[in-house]
Amino acid sequence: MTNRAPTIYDVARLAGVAASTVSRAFSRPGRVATGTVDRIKAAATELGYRTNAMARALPTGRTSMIALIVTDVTDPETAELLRGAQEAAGEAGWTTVVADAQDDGPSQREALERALSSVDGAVVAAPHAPDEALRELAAHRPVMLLDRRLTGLPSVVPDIQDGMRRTVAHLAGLGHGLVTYVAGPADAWADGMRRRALRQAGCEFGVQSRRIGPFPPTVAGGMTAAGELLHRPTTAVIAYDDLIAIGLIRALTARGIQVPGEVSVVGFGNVAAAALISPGLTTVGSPLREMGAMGVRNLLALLDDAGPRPADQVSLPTRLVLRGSTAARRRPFTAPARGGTLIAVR
Amino acid sequence: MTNRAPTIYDVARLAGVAASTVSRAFSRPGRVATGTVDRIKAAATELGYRTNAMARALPTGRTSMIALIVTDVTDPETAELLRGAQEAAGEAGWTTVVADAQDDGPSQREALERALSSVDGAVVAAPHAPDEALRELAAHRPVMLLDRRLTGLPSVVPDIQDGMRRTVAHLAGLGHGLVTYVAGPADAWADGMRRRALRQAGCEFGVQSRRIGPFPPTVAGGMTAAGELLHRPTTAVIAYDDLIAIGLIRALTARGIQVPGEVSVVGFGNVAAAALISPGLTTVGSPLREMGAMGVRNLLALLDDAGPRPADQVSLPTRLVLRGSTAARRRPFTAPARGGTLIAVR
DNA sequence: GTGAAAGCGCTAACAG
DNA sequence: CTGTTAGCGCTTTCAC
Repeated sequence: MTNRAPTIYDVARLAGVAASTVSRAFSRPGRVATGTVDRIKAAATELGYRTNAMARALPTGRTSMIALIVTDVTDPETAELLRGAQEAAGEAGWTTVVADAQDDGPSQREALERALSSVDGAVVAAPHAPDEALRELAAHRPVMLLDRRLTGLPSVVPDIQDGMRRTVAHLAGLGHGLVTYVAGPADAWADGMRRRALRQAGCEFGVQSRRIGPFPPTVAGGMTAAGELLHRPTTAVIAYDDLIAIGLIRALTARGIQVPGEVSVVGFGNVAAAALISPGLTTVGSPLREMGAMGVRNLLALLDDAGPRPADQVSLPTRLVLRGSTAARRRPFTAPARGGTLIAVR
Repeated sequence: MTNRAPTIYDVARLAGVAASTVSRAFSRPGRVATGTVDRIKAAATELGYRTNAMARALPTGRTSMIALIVTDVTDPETAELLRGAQEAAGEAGWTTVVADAQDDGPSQREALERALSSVDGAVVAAPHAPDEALRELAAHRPVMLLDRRLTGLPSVVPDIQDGMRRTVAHLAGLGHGLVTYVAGPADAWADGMRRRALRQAGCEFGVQSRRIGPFPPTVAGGMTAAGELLHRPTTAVIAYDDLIAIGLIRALTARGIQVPGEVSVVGFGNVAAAALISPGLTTVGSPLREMGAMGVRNLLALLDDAGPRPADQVSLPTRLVLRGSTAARRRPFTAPARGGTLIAVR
């Protein structure tokens, strides 16, 4: 379309210096006299010079790109993580390559490898990818896990334990002595965490629990779960995530079972839809955006050999968001007792 | 972490050929004897050779990456477009760089330029970016517009006209003679299209319309709109998009106004949430995924100088998805008359 | 059909 | 502080 793009040589000629000086002026301005830098920048803007990322990548081996590897761009939690990650990357001057690793078909697999091959590091939000795949990834370049822990790899996760503890306290306060946990994918780290945390909190607050599932972490999954729940009903259920919770509420309501009148439902994630359905979904909110951003920031810190080592395992606070889907056990409906430290609705 | 990655020279040595032959074997296998190709491929896999995208990009000037420029990754319509685009790109062997051009701050602007600088073309989903910005983009590299038309640039859009026509027919059939259009961003191409299509369809079916707005295309925007709607109520409203429609329903319902009992609401987009709220949202569904995919495919066709020119302006069919938010004018509530060609619920 | 050689635009020693 | 000189890994004429 346009002519050849200007190179450092063009800038050098115009500024009356050597190409290497132009290079330095851009990559490590400290090493060049300020006057020279000014002259070079002036020449550069006059020519409309833009540094060629590919050409720079060749000798340095660094691309200033990071991959954002996700298993489903359309998942609302993933979308929020992505947003946070992208913002943080942009601010730091890095470009993000998004690779959707959803189906594990050969073409997708290739796409992933290709994307990965030109990237300095990767932030990975793959809730139920096999550990092996992640380790394999991390063998070749720095990797930061989001919403999942794996020994040996750095990660950013929400404080599930605390969120679950508040949830159980909330439910116990409403008189529920037995809750069903509707499990998500069995291979998801977060699922294991929730189970463990529930057992623990149940112990602390004298709440029994049982479990059904696993179910896919989707609205459809939740609707399926509802059927199973009806075999052994409880007055309260905690779902693996908001989507399952929403599906549960839909299916339950469709069968004439009242939420929260007959059963209280709690989700995890606090995605936008949780506030839109009726009743509103009580849920353990994760700071998704912040998790994405922190993941990127820590990855970049990892890539910066000069800077300080970032924290290896970071855990971000969650909050219990109270909405209409939880209420006291048995009818008649009673307004939920809202705990002091809990943050109500949004 | 690992040793130096193998290069074509390593492969060449092992295969007993020149590096240039290895290069050819990968980039234009037709030009090399099949036996040689086999030998080279074997050597390559033995060494674990992977072609270095950056090194290839330097002499060719092509990166095999396309940018997906969006104004909001967390917007559900955008997410679906992205998903489709990514799938199509992956299948075709291309890598996608996602650039979020949301706020127009300097750092974001830089991030965009950086992302753009190493890309062969761009698919743009920026509903209300200024025309100028898009033209500027397109001046430097091939660009494909999604969900928006601009003369001179190729695009993929939904058939708004037809969708609106069906909507108005539906509403007219339910006895609504006057509808309010709740406008989205004034600078959005889609907004203008909807207004025009509404006027036209209104004419055809004898339905009057008026307009309020503009409002931001969000749930909050819809809630604001509800306030304004109440000043001059109508029994039917068509919203710029699903998010506004959802906000409307929320706010209306909160004020004790029944949807669809007192007012019917129609959205545009058919995002997942449209099926989750109650009542379900009647909406003009766009094939978002397919639009994203088609945008990428056409862009790639554009980039392929050899292949045939792709269609310049493509328009994809929409469908009217009937759910609970529309009903006959006046109470008592009557089940909506479902038209033959219309596709019901999903 | 294959090899030799000259870059693509930038960075990184190494001198000065 | 700045210029000179090699490459980074791959593609691409141009000969053979």
